[in-house]
Amino acid sequence: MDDLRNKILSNTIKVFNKKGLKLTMDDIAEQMGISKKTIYKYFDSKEDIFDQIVDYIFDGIKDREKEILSEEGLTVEERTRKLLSAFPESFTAIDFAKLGDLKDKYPKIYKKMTRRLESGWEPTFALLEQGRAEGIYRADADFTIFKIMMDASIAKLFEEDTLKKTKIKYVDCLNQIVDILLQGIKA
Amino acid sequence: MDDLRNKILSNTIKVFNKKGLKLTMDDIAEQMGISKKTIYKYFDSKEDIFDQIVDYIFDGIKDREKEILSEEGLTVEERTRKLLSAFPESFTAIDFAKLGDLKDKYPKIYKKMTRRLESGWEPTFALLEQGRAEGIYRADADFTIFKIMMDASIAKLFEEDTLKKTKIKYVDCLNQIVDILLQGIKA
DNA sequence: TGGAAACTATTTTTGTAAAATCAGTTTCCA
DNA sequence: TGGAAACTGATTTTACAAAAATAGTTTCCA
Repeated sequence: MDDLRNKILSNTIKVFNKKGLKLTMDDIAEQMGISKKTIYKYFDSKEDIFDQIVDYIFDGIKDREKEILSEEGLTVEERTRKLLSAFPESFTAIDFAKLGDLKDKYPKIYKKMTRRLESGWEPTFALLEQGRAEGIYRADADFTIFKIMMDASIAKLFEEDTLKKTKIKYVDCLNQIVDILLQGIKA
Repeated sequence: MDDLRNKILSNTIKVFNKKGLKLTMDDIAEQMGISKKTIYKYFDSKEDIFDQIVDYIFDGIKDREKEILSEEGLTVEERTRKLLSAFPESFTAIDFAKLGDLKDKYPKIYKKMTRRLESGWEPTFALLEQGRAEGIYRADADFTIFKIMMDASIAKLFEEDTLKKTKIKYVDCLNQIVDILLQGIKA
């Protein structure tokens, strides 16, 4: 069953959100009620699991992106809005704050993740440029700064205490952020 | 000379930007070409210096704020724009990234700083609310989220590598950010 | 086939004692 | 008055060995 492979990945994410990177193979096995032997049937090593989790998450985002890009009857602005939300929505499942340790412990995986984080912006940039060409977005808007603002705001939103202070639901915050940013670059 | 007190403060900031919180009293003395004896004439302890640096910086911001608020012939939007820029401009002098360690080493000073960071937003909030009352800013805009976005974007801008990637000057980035955010909440 | 549990080699953590650093003081001197 | 330098007690860093944890393998058994 290839289904089990995905179960292991999603369960590892679950354990990761509790214990961070210092989760053990025994933790995963215990959480799932299976033995380590079974895990090693599907994965070469602990690092291999993390490596595939990155693909697991980003492939999901890419699918969602394709869906949005092929959706018909959307204005450029509506499409941009959906695209901007797709990424942060996929990341509600994983504890962003615990991801920092990756840099030291698994530099290879960290690089892979940052690479995919960067390349994930390309369809959005393309859409923004298209909007600019159509006169929807300001000619003097710097999309690099737009990206910095979006990234930084979302990361801040993922910090534990930030959301608690506002008492607003995550999706509402996200919508408001996308709202302000998109209106901010409109012509 | 009370002038020397301020010199010590500004020089400590200079040394801090090089060595971070682990700067020593000897470092400061050496940097200034004076002896520790002289430093201890003006300050009780190392912590005392840091404590007074916080006031030194934030009092400067407060002065600038008063200046902006008493300036005549400005629209609410122009005034808001200036107010939003006043704070990040004052912080170009100090290395934001190195400030994180404060939390563990000098929790009292850290609290003082976060308290002043929070209260520093009050005049801006007042102005935003005024603008909303006058119909300049959107009725459905959440200024708490506006603050989160501003704080996060500026903090990101202070990160070493962020600015290098864009090749744009700090003040230009700052202006663009304020630009996007202000237009983003306009009615 | 796959769970339970034992096993090993490696990595991580812990405890600690020696060495180094440093805040704050004191002495001397110009 | 204030610099140079020495001094002290406390804190921080370093080094390293002992102990614990863990990745990955193997054995046994249902």
